[in-house]
Amino acid sequence: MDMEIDDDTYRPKGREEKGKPIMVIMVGAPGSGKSTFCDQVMRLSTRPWIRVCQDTIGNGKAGTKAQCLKSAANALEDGKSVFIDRCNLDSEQRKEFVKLGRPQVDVHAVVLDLPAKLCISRSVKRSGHEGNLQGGRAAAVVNRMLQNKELPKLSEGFTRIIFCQNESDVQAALSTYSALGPLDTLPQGAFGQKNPEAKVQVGIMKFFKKKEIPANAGPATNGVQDSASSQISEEKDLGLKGVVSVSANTGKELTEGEEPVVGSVDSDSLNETPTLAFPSLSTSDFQFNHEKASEIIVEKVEEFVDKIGNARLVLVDMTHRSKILSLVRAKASKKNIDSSKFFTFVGDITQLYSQGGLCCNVIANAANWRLKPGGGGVNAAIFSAAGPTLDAATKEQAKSLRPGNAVVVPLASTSPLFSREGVTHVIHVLGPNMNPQRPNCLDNDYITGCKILREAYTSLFEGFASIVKTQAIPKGTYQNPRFKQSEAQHHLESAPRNGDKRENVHEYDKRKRCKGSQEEGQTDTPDSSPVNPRYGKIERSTNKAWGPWAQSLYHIAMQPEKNKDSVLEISDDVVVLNDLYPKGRRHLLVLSRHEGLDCLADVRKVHLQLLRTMHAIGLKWAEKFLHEDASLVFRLGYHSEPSMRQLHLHVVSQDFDSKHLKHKKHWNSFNTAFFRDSVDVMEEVSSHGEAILKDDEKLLSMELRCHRCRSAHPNIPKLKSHISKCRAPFPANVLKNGLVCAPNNANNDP
DNA sequence: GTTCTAGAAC
DNA sequence: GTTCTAGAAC
Repeated sequence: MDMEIDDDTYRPKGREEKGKPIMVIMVGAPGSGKSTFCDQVMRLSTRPWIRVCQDTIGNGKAGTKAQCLKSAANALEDGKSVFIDRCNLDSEQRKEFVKLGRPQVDVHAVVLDLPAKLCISRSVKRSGHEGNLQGGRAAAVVNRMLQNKELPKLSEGFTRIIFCQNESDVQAALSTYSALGPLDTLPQGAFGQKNPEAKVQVGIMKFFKKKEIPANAGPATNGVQDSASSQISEEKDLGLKGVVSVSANTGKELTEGEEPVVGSVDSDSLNETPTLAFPSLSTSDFQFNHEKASEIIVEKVEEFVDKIGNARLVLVDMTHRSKILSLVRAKASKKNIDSSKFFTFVGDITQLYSQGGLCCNVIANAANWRLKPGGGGVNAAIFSAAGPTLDAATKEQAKSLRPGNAVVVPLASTSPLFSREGVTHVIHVLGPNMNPQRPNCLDNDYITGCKILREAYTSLFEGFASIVKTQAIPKGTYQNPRFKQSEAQHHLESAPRNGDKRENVHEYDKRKRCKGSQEEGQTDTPDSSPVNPRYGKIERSTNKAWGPWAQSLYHIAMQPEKNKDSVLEISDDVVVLNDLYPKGRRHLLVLSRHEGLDCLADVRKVHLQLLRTMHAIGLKWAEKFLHEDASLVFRLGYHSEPSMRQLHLHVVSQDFDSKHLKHKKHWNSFNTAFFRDSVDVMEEVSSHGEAILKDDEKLLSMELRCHRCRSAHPNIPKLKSHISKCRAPFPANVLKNGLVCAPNNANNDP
């Protein structure tokens, strides 16, 4: 208002006390270096600048666009030049600022159009950044912003636009603005845009291993662009190329090469889009023909890409020169495979997120048949990056792997791959081998080789699909393992679905195992025969966590021949053994051998026959014991929520005369509704398809009552003292549920 | 003082 | 699942 009016057209240049203010609208993602740019200019420039920063304008709270507009207007009125330090990535965001400046003020745009990866890595690393955009969210936010990025045009009202796509561009722009004296103006027009029409840049996500290069390296429009790539990925205008470092203190982050780092990224849930990153199988050390392998990869991807919902498959290779990547890209492109669901990526599979900004919850490992760390290539890298817990977790799942098979291994939350990269599962896969120096060489038999390679990808993708499926359980019944997870929970999440094929594998192994046990178990050593690859698991309804101590029954069920001392009977379906800590004079367990059937909650109608078998075998043993001691009374049933993994039927004598019965919980687990009588369970499963569970914690802490006369007792010793004498008849409901007694001991005690 | 329980650790 | 143990209950 107090400025001279209307005279600037004929005001002689240089006579002015005050120059004409400039408004520079910074355009760039978080981490692109906007604030640094402004600060540098303001430090060096003799012109009065104000930086209007949305990150800081709210004084701790999130700033608003309105605050920025007001602050900018005030500064301009004072004759100051203004930096609008916010992302301003689309014209809608810029419009009002442009309007604020024009026509009195020159409105410039400085576009920091830097590689997404660089922005992400800075945003993630930045601690205490003013915008508070830290950690894992940063990548998602930056990606989302860049996906909708709209580069500024002169037609929006800018008098000058400068595009910076690399270090030297930024340096040049910095010097230009830093050198601006109060009276200077800059030429109008758009500068520095390498390819104004570029709507689609390199399509395939690429990522080069981080390299340090001199800060003054030339512009990196080296354009090693892949012709096939843009057809495959349809990422939006990520005009992101080049070597970049904006400020001296970030100069170490220089990265070389073209960098369309993250392309088809889901809009607002990047971190939660299930993604499998997998290396090309067998084409490296196993010397499988690349042409044939790429054919199979694309064929299998095409087959699975529709079966995995919104999940993504990403073929990863260390080098962009990889022949397999370009073969696959070309073939995928021909087949019009949905590029948002399948693409290739150049990078280190153990650092996809931290170095490449690509979130993958599952990575595949080209494993060796022994499932051992070491060797070389991907296997060594993954085991090394995952830390020792992967080896341990792998051992728990399988001891070896046959070509064509895969095994899903949940990662411990302590593994760096989990905490740093967000990987929840590693799927070990073994492909066919054509290298005479390696085991199981197929000697150029590509008929078998292709078959096995197809099987390997099928196993891998099925394993991934099973994880996707399990992790898609609605909220409330399941916690996303990325955010909250115990190591034990992983066990369950890894349970893959039954596939027809897998079922066969499982059946085969099962027969073999049983045969082995009948023949004194000499056949089934871990290294001489393939271990059941854990694919026969059923989909379960519970997500109970099983600690390491809860696995012993499971191990016995899987390999009863190794536990001969404790095992009384082995059949195809069950193992019978004495409870290690019997709660009565007789207490045995009829253990199901059905893999994946961990507890009563997992039981469905298909298991009815198994339940009947278990009951019959339990009865048989109870009767045997009754022959030895006719005073015994047995009850057969299941715990609603067992502590030990693997479905087991308790056959327990009702004297409860045992030093191992020590706690309230012990008593109540056999003498409240928590104990589900076998006959009831079979009835419920038969009529409702599942058993009724009474797994309320309260049941286990209920007052102690005699199971016969229902009298209450203050503590375990008193209760035990009572039950040793009580001869009251059993309550009707217990009797009805089928207590097993000797004929002369029916219902009542003699 | 002893007995018993409940929760943590394994 | 058990073992261990602090501390509550008696």
